Amino acid sequence: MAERKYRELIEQLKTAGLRPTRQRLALGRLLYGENGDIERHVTAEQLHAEAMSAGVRVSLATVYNTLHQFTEAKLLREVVVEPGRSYFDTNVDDHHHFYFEQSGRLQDIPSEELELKSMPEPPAGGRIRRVDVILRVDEEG
Amino acid sequence: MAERKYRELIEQLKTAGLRPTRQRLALGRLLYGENGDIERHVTAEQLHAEAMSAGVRVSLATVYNTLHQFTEAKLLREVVVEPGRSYFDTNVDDHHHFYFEQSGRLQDIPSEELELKSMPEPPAGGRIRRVDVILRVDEEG
DNA sequence: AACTGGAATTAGAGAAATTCTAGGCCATTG
DNA sequence: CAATGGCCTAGAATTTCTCTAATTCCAGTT
Repeated sequence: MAERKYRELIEQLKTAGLRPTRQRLALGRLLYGENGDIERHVTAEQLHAEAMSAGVRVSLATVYNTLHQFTEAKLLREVVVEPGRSYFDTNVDDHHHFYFEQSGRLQDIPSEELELKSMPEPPAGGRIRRVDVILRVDEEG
Repeated sequence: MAERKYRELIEQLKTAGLRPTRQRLALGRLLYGENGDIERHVTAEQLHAEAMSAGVRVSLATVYNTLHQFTEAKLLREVVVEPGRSYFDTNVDDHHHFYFEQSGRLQDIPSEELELKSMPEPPAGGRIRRVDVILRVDEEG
C-alpha cells in the first residue's frame, strides 16, 4: 500500500471519529492496499479469511464492525444482492453493478454507461440517500 | 377475491406445473385476494403470521417454498433490500422501488417515473435477466 | 370408490449470516 | 504514566432461511 494512501486512511478514520487501531489499519490495508486500484467486492467472511491467512489476528465481529464503520464513513459501500449475501465495495464513486447469479460475482458498471433518464420525486419529508441499480445477468451455457 | 382471479390463479399454477393444493390456493388468496389491486410487499414471516391469524394451517417451510415457486412462476417478484430482509412483491410488472430504511417499508415506483437513459452491454455470454433499482430514502425528522 | 405413484406438506433440526454480551485491552489525553 | 473511554474478543444468541425424513394429499387409473 502506498504511503500516501496509508496516511490518507488514518486521516479518514480520524475524521470519522474512529481510532486508527491495529485491526482497522490492517483491514484497511487489505481492502485498499497493494493493488489498491482494483475494484473489490468482499464479504465479511472473505475479508476475515483473508486477514487470517495474512497473519492478521482479528475477530469476525470486529470485521463486521469495521466494515459497517467504514461504510458509515463512506470508505466503503454495501451492496446487497441476495438474502444472506452482501458485499462491500471499495469503489464509493457513483456507479452500478452487474450481478452474476450463477457465480455470485459482482462487477462494476461505470456511471457513464448507465444513467437514469428521470428521477422521481421522493415522497414528502424524505430525501434520496442512495440509488442502487443491479443488473442481474444469466450466464448462458 | 374475485372468482375470475381465483380461476386464473389455478390456471397459472397448472401452467407452472404446480398442483393447486389447499395451501397454495390459500396463500394465493391472501396475496392477491380481497384487495387484489393493492401493491403488497410481504416477507415470508409476515405472510405466515397472516395465514395463522386467518385460520389457515400452513407451515413456515411451505410459505417459503410457495413464495419461491410463485416467484419462479412469475406470479411474484423478490426484492432484497437488506442482508436478511427480502420482500415478495405482488406487482410483477416492470417497476422499481423506494425503500424507507427507518421503517423498513417498500413503495412501488411506476416504470414511467424512472427510466434508464442507456443500458450497458451485458458481458459476453450473458443476458440481462432483470433490472432492479432501489432508491433508498431517509425520512427526516 | 379404492389403488397407486409422485408431489406436497410438516415439524423440527440444521445452516448461514449477522449481532449481542460481558470482560479485558489499548489508544489518547492530561 | 495513569486514567478514561473507546475498542476488541470469544462465544453465545438471534434471525432468516433451508433441509430432512416421515406423513399426507392429489390426480389419474382401475
